[in-house]
Amino acid sequence: MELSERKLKILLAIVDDYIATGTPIGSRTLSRMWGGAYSPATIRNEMSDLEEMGLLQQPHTSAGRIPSDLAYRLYVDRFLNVPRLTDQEAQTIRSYYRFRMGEIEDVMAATAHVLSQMTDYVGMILAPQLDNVTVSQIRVIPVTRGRALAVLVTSEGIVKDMFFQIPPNMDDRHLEMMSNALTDLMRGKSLDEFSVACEKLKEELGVGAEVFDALLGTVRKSTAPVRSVVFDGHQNLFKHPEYSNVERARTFLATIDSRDVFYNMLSQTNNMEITISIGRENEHESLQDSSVVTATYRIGGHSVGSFGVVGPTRMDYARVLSVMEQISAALNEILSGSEV
Amino acid sequence: MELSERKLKILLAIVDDYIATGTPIGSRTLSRMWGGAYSPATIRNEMSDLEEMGLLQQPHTSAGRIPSDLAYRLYVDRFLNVPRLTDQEAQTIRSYYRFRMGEIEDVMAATAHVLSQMTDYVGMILAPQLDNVTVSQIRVIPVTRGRALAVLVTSEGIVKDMFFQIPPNMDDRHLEMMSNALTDLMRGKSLDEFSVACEKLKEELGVGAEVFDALLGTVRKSTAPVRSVVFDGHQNLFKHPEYSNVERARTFLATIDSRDVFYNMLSQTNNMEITISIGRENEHESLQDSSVVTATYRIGGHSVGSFGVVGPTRMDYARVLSVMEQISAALNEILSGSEV
DNA sequence: GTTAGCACTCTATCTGGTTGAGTGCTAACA
DNA sequence: TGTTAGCACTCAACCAGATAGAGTGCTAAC
Repeated sequence: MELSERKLKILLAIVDDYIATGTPIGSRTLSRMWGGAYSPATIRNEMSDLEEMGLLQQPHTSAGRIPSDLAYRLYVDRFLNVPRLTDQEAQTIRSYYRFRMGEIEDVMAATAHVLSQMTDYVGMILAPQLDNVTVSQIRVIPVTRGRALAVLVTSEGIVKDMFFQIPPNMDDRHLEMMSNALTDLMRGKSLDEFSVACEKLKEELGVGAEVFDALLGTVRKSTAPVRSVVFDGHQNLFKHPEYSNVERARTFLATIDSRDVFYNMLSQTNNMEITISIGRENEHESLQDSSVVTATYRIGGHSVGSFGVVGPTRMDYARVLSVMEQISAALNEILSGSEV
Repeated sequence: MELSERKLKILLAIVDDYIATGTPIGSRTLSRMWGGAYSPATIRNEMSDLEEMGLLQQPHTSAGRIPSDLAYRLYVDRFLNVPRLTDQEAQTIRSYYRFRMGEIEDVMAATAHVLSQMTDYVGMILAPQLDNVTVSQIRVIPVTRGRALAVLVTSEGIVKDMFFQIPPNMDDRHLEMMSNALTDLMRGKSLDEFSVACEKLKEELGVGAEVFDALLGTVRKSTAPVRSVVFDGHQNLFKHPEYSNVERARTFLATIDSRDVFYNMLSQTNNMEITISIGRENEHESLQDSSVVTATYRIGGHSVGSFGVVGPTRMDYARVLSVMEQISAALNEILSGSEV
């Protein structure tokens, strides 16, 4: 069936209204909204068509219509205009970052918080991942007999500490040499090349083969995907009638707390600027009546992690995208401040 | 009024029953429970006295009685016996820690998770604090022109990284000297003495006064209280009728998300083994119908942080304390494994 | 193609009645 | 004096029936 101009007008009006009010919209309401330009009966006919096309749904026979996932998808893909935030709101966002932001944990907490505060949905952010980064420094520090600390600094300014075993009789100067040689070899390179560098140095230096193995082992372990996800705004759930049903709120919170689901979603978006996943488009069952919007953030030009919000499919997508755009800017700026 | 043996028996029966079932207990129920040893009327008289003493409350005229905060306090202080967990349950707790626990964040997440899983309340843990620790190593690593990384290792095995400014023309060997001299001076000492050490070295070495200042500044900032608190088990709220009221659930979640409240509670318990705060004993208004149980955890003998659960005043205190005892043991063991 | 009219559907809300658990009080009892 | 039986009363929870309101689909007329 053709999606005529009028059908589209009706559909978009329903989407807008439903996003704003959360109640199903009937033909009379629409007719009045346009000052009677079309009669309720006409609108009913069109609505009926739209329902057949899978764009509208009826919660029950005598309720108005609500948009389907497909309608939101159409709306988001083709008719969403994302307004710029007012200067004042942009300012508000910045103000959330005005406190000590020395550590990535602080930045993550602030981001999740401002996301939830500005959107009234649940905000979340994934910790920066260590794949895809380049090395700036590798330093090995003897700590006690038989134990050393490796400090890895990436060119993005991310620091990673890793303890590992060394032979008890290891000479401190050897560790010093290792540090220098490794840093020379690896500077500007990806971590993927770490094992090659280790092999090479094993031969060249002719000492401490087992130290390189231990170091390689700990680096491998520590640069495995970082599964840390921070959430904020759990209480926002209750601002939306969708979750006022206790059982639904409970499953939703359980999904958040299990973290796996969102870790997967957030880590899969690494190459896309913005992803919107609506209702049944979500793989995970307990999210099939929610929408998830995610975006990546960068440190020093590299996309290293992502953040986003999750809320009902009846989400104010325009608002969410505006806010996320602004937060993305603030975030990239703050994180690149610590660039090395 | 005297708290006779029989009154006490009735009170404790009500506390136990209410904790188990969550419904008010009436005189008939109690009378039947004891096979009619006392008639309902007698029990009613006693209950009336207990109510006058502030130990019982009535939700409404024709409901049974429920314990007051004061009753829980009495119960917890004088009549609580904390059963040991079964070996199987102890084993279950350990199993939560079987995965990669390389970083403190992992340990925190696992602890919050097991707390909530084993108790059905909300679990939480505060990150280790850096006051009260002793220094094992301080290392300064040049990163780029004008920028260096200080790595602080405590004798408990906590590592802290801090970037700071150095003069662009700073010689790497000077940084090396600084590292060695600082480590020599500070090893085994508390961080409080760091500024003294800096002053001393400033004079002795005769170079880099401004570097010491910058270093001191960043250390001060980085060792400020760590406000990171991890929560788990939000969905457990709904397992308890106390929070099935949406408004109460919302305020509760809001309190959790603001973090401040719990940061304060968790950081104030640093010297006490276990703290139990019941209902109106809680300073914060939104917790006045909840209870908070916290305990400290240690790394290498020092009490560095705390963890706990929060739930309704009608909390299974015995269960919570059993679980926390076991988790405490597991936690101390795991964290001291990384001791230097 | 559009509209008016009409019978119908479904939810939400209000009402009143019933049930069950529990209380406080009084008077009788040991 | 402490304990108990009896009784009138209270309150929340539940159920059933009535009503109002919003909205629909269908048909026939414009």
